[in-house]
Amino acid sequence: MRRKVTLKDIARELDVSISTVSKALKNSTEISRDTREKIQAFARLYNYKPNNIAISLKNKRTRNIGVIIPDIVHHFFTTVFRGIEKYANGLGYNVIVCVSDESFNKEVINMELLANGSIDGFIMALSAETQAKNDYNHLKQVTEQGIPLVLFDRVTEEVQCDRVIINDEEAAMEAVDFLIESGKKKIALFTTESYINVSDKRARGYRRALEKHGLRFDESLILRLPFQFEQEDLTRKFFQNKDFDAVLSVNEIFAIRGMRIAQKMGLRIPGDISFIGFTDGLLSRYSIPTLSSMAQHGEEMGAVAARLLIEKVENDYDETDPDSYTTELIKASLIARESTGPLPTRDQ
Amino acid sequence: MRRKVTLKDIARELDVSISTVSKALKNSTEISRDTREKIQAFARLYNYKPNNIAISLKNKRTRNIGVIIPDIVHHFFTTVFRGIEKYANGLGYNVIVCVSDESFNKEVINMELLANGSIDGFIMALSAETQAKNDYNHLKQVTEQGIPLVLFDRVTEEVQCDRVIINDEEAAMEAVDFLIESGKKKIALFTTESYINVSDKRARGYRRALEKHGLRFDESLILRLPFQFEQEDLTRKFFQNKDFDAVLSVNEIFAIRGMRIAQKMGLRIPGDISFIGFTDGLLSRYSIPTLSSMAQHGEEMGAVAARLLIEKVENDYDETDPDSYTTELIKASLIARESTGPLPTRDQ
DNA sequence: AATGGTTACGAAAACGGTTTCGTTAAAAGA
DNA sequence: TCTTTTAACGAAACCGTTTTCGTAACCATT
Repeated sequence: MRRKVTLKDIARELDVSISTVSKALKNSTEISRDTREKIQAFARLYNYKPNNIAISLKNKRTRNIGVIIPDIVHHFFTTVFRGIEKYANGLGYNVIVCVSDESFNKEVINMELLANGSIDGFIMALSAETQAKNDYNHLKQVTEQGIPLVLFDRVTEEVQCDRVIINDEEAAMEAVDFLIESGKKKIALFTTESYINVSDKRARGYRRALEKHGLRFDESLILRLPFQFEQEDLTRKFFQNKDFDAVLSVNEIFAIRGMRIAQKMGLRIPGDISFIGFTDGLLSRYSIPTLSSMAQHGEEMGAVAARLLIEKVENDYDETDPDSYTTELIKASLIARESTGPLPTRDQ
Repeated sequence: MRRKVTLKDIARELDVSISTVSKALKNSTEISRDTREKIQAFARLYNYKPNNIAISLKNKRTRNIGVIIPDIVHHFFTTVFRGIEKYANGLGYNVIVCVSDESFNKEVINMELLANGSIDGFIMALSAETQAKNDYNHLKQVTEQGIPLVLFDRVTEEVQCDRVIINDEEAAMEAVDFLIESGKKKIALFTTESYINVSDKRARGYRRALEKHGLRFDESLILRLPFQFEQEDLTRKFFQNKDFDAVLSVNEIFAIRGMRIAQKMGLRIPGDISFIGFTDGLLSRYSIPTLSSMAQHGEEMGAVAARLLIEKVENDYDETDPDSYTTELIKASLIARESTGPLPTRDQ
């Protein structure tokens, strides 16, 4: 094993001091051209590369960003992550990922671990459990230490930090508008069983859109589904007992599952029933029929989050001043596909 | 901003030396019970947490693992990543992810960056470009420095390291066997246009299975498709001009796209034509009909890779001895769904 | 009284860099 | 010739830990 060569090694070999080597490698004019060239040549020859850890310790800057997300096997988070990684990497930052698995404890543990010098800042989406507990002390601890934090998608107002969110409520309204304009009258909502911030906002948008159009909001047209396990019976019963001609789903999976069951029951999409989902992922693009969807532009979201974070990492700001923090809004956009009616143009 | 408290701070406040504080916090009996308790109480009060970077510098161990994958928005890599992250996190390791984007240069740059002290070892899947170039000097450089490396899925024999692979050839054979046993006679292969190690292995398995059953291998029944852009015409023409009653696809996407086009052309699945894909992802589970698939058990793969890596990181081994390295084989397993015929039991 | 053994702590080196502040010797100015 | 500048380099502090090696004070032996 050829061990890594250090400044000390070079200094010893060339019989100069460590400081001279350091300066020479940074092309300091303080060192004579002769010595500089000799040292640089030697360093190149032995493939000298400065030790990141030592530099981090000295500079108190790691060029690492901590990303904490509830789940990596989830198309939306994955696209956001790609946005973060691309942007950050472009500026020489690396990304450390921790998966909270929707668990409050894991979130806390991972944050505390990383906060002790491993990263320069955090980008995260809150776990479901954290949102349910409504406990943000771990976030506050971090921000109080002066570590910048950017929340995206699943956010809270309780912590002083930057935020990147989607116009969920308006997007849901837009989706319902679209359904109504295409002639649908009774629109159901598929949402999550457990409380999630964004589901809630989308549900509010759903309700507001109905009211705007003078349609009755009917609590019984809301189907609450569990995340992990398919519950076909639940959905099937809903289809059998309720009367509706369109579905807005707060995510992609519920919509796809719904379409499948509807088709099995002989319903035609979009003839008998239309579907619109949130989170425009692979499934929406490849389902049969293809699923109309509110695209959340995850990659853009990630890039914006990374930009906000690095901005804070690299510049001083007044932590106590609320004006130091911004909330950027990403606008979801409707991608109309087969599940809501004939397409004017060919499938995107 | 309440700055982080250091050993030095505590030492100054309590009027003892730094060494005493350090020892007291590790409960060393060298320090009197009195002093120990006083120091520990003080540390707890001020929420002292040791600085990870300083410890890394001292110990020459970061407890960070570098993961380099071609693409994060790809279900298979994502599941592998989850396996890695879970296992590693359980042992107190963090994971730094870099995405090579199938680019040789990015792979090299990211590796070199991380290799300078940021990580204790690498887990990676080679980029397409790297495999095409067949240039593995960046990997060799890393292993020669004594940094352990584990390759998974997209691997090479050119580098001394651990490997985790899938029995691609056998899996493809098994899939073809299954198709033949279900009565199919003329089986087409959908594969990638560009050279990818695993596509190649699967194609070999396809061919061997045909020969084993005494069926003619027909080069013209192989459809080579580009990755990024949908080329409906290409597939459509293939369906029109060729005669076949089953398709084995080296990935999920090609199979799904194929099913879609087949259905549009009025073909019935699996009546007229059966489909089996590789990479059992979301699409396979949710397509209509659901797609039979060779599951690659990504999460297990990730866990095994992490286990191999951490084993090497934490223990000495003889780098020059080929026997130090192992190749673990993950067996793909067939998940039969609707696209290959009626299911004996209900959909998993 | 001289020796040995504990106990409880501190000094200092080390990890691998960066940076400030000397210091020396030669060149330049008076 | 004496003083001042400047060029070229080194010593040492520092980042925050860990760990080895002293060492002072005290007690117990003989």
